[in-house]
Amino acid sequence: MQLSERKKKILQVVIDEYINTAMPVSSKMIVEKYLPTVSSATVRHELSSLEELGLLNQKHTSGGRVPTVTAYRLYIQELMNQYKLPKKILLDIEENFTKTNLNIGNILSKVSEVISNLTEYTTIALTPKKRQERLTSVLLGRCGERQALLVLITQNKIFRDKVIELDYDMTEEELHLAANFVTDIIRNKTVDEVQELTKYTLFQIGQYQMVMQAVMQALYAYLDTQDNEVVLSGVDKILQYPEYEDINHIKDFFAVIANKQKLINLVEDGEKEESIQVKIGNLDTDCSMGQNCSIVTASYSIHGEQIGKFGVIGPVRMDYAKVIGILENVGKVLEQFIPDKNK
Amino acid sequence: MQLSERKKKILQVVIDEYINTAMPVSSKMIVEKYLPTVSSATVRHELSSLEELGLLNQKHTSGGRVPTVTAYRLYIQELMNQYKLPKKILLDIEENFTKTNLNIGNILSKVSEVISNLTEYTTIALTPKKRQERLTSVLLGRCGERQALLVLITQNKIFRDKVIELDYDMTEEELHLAANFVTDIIRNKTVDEVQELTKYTLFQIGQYQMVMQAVMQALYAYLDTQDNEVVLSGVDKILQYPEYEDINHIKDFFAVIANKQKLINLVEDGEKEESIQVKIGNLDTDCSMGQNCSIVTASYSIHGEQIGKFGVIGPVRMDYAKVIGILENVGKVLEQFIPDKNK
DNA sequence: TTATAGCAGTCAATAGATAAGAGTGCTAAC
DNA sequence: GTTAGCACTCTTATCTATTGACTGCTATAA
Repeated sequence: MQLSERKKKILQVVIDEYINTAMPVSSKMIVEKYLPTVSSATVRHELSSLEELGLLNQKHTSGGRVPTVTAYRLYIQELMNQYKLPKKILLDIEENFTKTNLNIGNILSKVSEVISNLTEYTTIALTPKKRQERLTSVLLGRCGERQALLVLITQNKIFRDKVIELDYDMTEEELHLAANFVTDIIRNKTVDEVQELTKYTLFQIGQYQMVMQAVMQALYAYLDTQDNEVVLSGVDKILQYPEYEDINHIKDFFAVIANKQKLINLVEDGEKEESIQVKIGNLDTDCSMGQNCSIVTASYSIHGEQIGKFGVIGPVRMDYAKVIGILENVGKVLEQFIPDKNK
Repeated sequence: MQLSERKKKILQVVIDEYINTAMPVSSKMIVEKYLPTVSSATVRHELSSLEELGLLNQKHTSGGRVPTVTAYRLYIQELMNQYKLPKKILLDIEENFTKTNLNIGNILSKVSEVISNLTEYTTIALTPKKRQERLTSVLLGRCGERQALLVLITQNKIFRDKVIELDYDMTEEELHLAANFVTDIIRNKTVDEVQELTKYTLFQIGQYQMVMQAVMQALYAYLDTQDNEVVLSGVDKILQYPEYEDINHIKDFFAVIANKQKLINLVEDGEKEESIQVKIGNLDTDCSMGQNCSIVTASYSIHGEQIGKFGVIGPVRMDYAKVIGILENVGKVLEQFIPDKNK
């Protein structure tokens, strides 16, 4: 779609203005604030031709113009101004991370909190897919008669614990030896590799055979569960936007927020390669919240391994320039900050 | 305060009715639905004398009556009918727990989810105070250069993990020996006892001295942090109640919900001994949300150890009978369910 | 005394009417 | 291609009148 420079300028102004005010934009306002060299009638002509192109909408004849989804896409591709994150804020982010323990859960909640506070939108954080995790070791501890606690440690410092039932009552020392045995097998492998390996290999493990089986079973069972961890930050942020003065919109929004699976779908959805991805409106056909919302997702990877996925949810007229800018910058800070796993 | 039987009956009817409908209760409605033997004028007399006693309120002359906070207190003490939890639901709860891993985080989120779904109110869950836990053993696993994962196992089979920083890079075998050493010291002791013990004892530990120090330090540091875990369930539940049709009330509510510290204060607050505690209105003087809310908290303990604290938040006219009944029953199921630590 | 019937008074909620205001589209002229 | 001017549309706010739901009071009956 080729637009004259003036049309582009006007479209940009309409979108910027609408993002700021949430009010339909009138020709008069455009002239007064941004294009004092032409008359409002001229702008009106341009506006109506932008409307014919499917880039603007009018709710009613006497209302101003509102951008369409197509217009937002164009805006993101080529119209919007780049958002400059103040140096001071970058430093704040780094400091914020410095104080945090590098446990994956902490990272997720800290990062999503930072993103939510900077963007002023609700933010979702998702743990990475388990199958991509590379395992480091296994711990086993006795915690009752014929019961043991199984802890998996991965290279990204993600920990999982699970109580497993044992075929006979093992001492702590036996459990420790069993854990060592399993650790030797799984170390530095991805889950898929372990699964592949154990499928075709018969282990000569004598006395630990049963434990090994129990551990492996627990491992598989754990991997099969789809229990992604979901962290939410700034759930109240959405309420400051005038689109959410309507209680039904609020209800729709929180119906999604309270539903873990829906949240996961929202962020996990488009499995494209880009690290930052924008979905505008129509997120979810079976709930009306999707109609009024956009989501910008960022997938942060360090040394080739995904450490989490983040989604910023806001009204369709959200400040895309700002959100994208912040997501990019937080990603960079994070990458600098997390040390190389191989050392 | 001595009330005639009829006054009690009328007060109970007003409160029951108001809890159900959220609408001011009129004399006519009382007569038609509950007291067909007397006339509405008689009931009006009774109502106005209950009002003089400070148990009822009128918003305007031509509106019906609404209970005061004092009335709710009286209602809870002696007027309300006991809530009968259907057998089927009890079985559902048990089944729900059966499928759950006994990790503390899982317990918290599962229980608060169950409570929220049964009560239809938003529920907060708080991790127990760490100092009350009785410890069983410690596991240590290497998870990076000079970093180890510390897992504490308590007698209630509640697990906690934490990454600790080490003074020098230890092998897994060294960590294991260190863990054994620490386990010997802490086994069967409460946290306070451990602290007391290590304060006055000089350990002859040779090569593990440094590790021991690191682990103990990490243990103390961890115990000293006030990072209660907070789990929320059913945040959207509040939206179904007509008191929350006003957007400002919604905003107030979610301002609290989004603030971890405020949530903790809300549930942790009254440190009385009772296992179930009711606070009606005026929860928090510095936010208006408190004016419109009540909270019922339950502190669940098993074998003398607190496993968590739960708070059900709802409008002041919440269904106290139901909420209290559910909290009691869930507590019982939980107690039956978690096995005796001493076996 | 205690309960009741009847009536006047109060207040909120609703609907309809009117006016004001913000914007557009169109047309004729520059 | 641009502009001024004007008629038209549609929303929003404000006011008024009406309805309806209660209560409080009083006189009367049991």
